[in-house]
Amino acid sequence: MGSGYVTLEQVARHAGVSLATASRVLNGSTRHVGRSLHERVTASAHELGYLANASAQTLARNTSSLVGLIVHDIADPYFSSIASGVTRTAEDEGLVVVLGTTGRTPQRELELLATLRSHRARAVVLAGSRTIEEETTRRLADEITALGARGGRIACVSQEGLPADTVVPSNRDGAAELARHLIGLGHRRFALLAGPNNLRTARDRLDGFHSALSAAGIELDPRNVVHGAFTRDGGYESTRRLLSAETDATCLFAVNDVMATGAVAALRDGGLQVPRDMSVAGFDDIPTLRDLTPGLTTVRLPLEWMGEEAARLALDDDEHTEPRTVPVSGEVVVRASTAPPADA
Amino acid sequence: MGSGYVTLEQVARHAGVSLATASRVLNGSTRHVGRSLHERVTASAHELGYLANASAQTLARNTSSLVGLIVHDIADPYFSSIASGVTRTAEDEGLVVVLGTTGRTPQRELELLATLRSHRARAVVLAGSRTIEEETTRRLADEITALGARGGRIACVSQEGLPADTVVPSNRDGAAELARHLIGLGHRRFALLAGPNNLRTARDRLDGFHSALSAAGIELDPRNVVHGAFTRDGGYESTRRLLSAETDATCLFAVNDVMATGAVAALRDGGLQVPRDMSVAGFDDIPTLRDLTPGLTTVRLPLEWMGEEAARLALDDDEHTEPRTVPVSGEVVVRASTAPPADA
DNA sequence: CGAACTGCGGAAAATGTTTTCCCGACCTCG
DNA sequence: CGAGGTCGGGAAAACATTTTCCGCAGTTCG
Repeated sequence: MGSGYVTLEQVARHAGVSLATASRVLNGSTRHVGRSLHERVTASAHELGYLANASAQTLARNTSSLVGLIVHDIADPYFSSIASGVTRTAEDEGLVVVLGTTGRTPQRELELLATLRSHRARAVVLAGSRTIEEETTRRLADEITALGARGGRIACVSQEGLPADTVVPSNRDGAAELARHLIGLGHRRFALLAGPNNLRTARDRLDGFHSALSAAGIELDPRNVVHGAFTRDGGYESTRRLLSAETDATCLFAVNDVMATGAVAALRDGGLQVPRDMSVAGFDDIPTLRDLTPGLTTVRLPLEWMGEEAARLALDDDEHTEPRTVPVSGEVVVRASTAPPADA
Repeated sequence: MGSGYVTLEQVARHAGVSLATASRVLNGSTRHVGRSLHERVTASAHELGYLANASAQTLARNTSSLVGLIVHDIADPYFSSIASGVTRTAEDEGLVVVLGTTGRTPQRELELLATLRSHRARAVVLAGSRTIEEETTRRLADEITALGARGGRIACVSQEGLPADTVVPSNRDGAAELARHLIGLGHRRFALLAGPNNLRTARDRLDGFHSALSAAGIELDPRNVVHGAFTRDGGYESTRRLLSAETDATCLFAVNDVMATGAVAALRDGGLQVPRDMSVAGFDDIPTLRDLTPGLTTVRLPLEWMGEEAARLALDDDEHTEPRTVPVSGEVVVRASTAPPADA
């Protein structure tokens, strides 16, 4: 049947009760309704096939059941892992996730935030990694406070510095520890696939790696640091450039796993063997990439858990004046893509 | 300042015009508003920081800007590729995607559909693959007609048989063509990772493969057909079982790439080399898995495009009495994971 | 036995928009 | 100059709920 619109009023009339009573029965309320009326209402609702109008409820209650999730690219396994965690917590709470993708443009991120605000989203998880530009960060902070002025709460993954709760992976320390491991293997000449110049996550990992090198008294040849897109193809492309510049590096660190994947492909296409001719390491430990051959040495982040936790932060409505921070430590995972250098 | 709620009424009062005029200026309308008032309203709106309340608009217009997307598991690259396509079209149209995950339970799928209906979603893309059970299919069909009775349109990816537009990959033909290629390599004894018994996609691929074998006069040893989860670990597990049963197969077909990935890992852990000791083929050509070694022979589906197309079908509001079907052909991609059998 | 309280039901206001009427002003054409 | 038309503006109804307030009955307590 389902001929269209069954409203609460029709249900109330059919059951011979008032709108108020029907509302109290069918959607939660603090108040009790007598047994007989209660049954009459549920029976009518079922018979007519009543389904509450979510917009009307949102309007009347002035709070929705929507949780926003903003990522750069949902096809990127890094983000889809986080998304998986976010949806899990949200759905466990009976909420619905609205997904926005930025395509890595800060402008789009602001638009999405405004859209979510206009939908009265109860919470938002911002998983896109921030750029280092002042201007956009400032406008983002404005949007966030605007959203906070309504009931909406927001949580970020991976970027401190915004006025919001944040799940912060140890990009710096993880990369440093990875670097120490690689140094321990005997490597002294490193190449770095640094990703985009303005991405904070990329910068932090780079910094961490770099500082560990410095601490060990290792110089980094600037020609061995190459910037490019934060994607598989970006990694491939950057590695090609390294090779055509005849790099002297024995070990290559890509700031994330997907770039490292591209790097391995480029090395292979260039006739080099991993790890015999070049060791390769990444960051993230993307589940889908764990079956690569050789297995990628990387820094494991619990991505799904980070998504879950961010959603929890955003949903939990405790009072807290200061933005909270949940640190997440990365664990170095050693696999076959790294080995002592040939000349060691 | 964004101290909270700025309503259209406040804007109207601030600009000294009626609610109607303010509405016509700020949100589209067929009617024109005089130049001076127009400017006054936009100025006031900007000054006060007005942002329309989406629920109120949905309620008044009786149509929302939401597009539903239902998948089994957003962390699965198959679904995240499709999701990427869906979000792209939706966002191009200025719409917002709400994402629901079923965890592969049909019951949850129905719940999500009801939720989306209650939100007056303008369109829904159903990407989860259907089971073969009559009962759930029937109830799903009911939900779909209920949604259609409102303005909502729905489109499916991959499963014909529901009263909705569908993007249909050639699971059967693709698998058959793949089988013919493998037979051409000289294989005669095949093992099949069949996935879950009740999943239509899995069944169709299996059927296609099987029919090509039959056509070539090849018998399939039932002990070489093993069922398991539609996941990487399912593939791993199933392959272990094959190996411990001392399969005589020379070529293994997994009904999707993620299972094939698990299979390759299990073979390697079992001391077998791919393709020397066993050829392996999959289905889908998941982008993230293209860098596997050896490269996986598979059937390529344009997953992102399929998502885009499904969203287009669901959004396009032409009249059409019959459900439409968009066939998508898969292309066999030969890579290094398959080779002639050792005894050929 | 009356006053205060409690439990349950309904009327109606409130939520923030869109949209349908209606009305007045101006314009055009016969 | 008047009839008919268009154009721009506003009042108010509609949209589907929730929630506040009011009142009635029955109960309890002093």
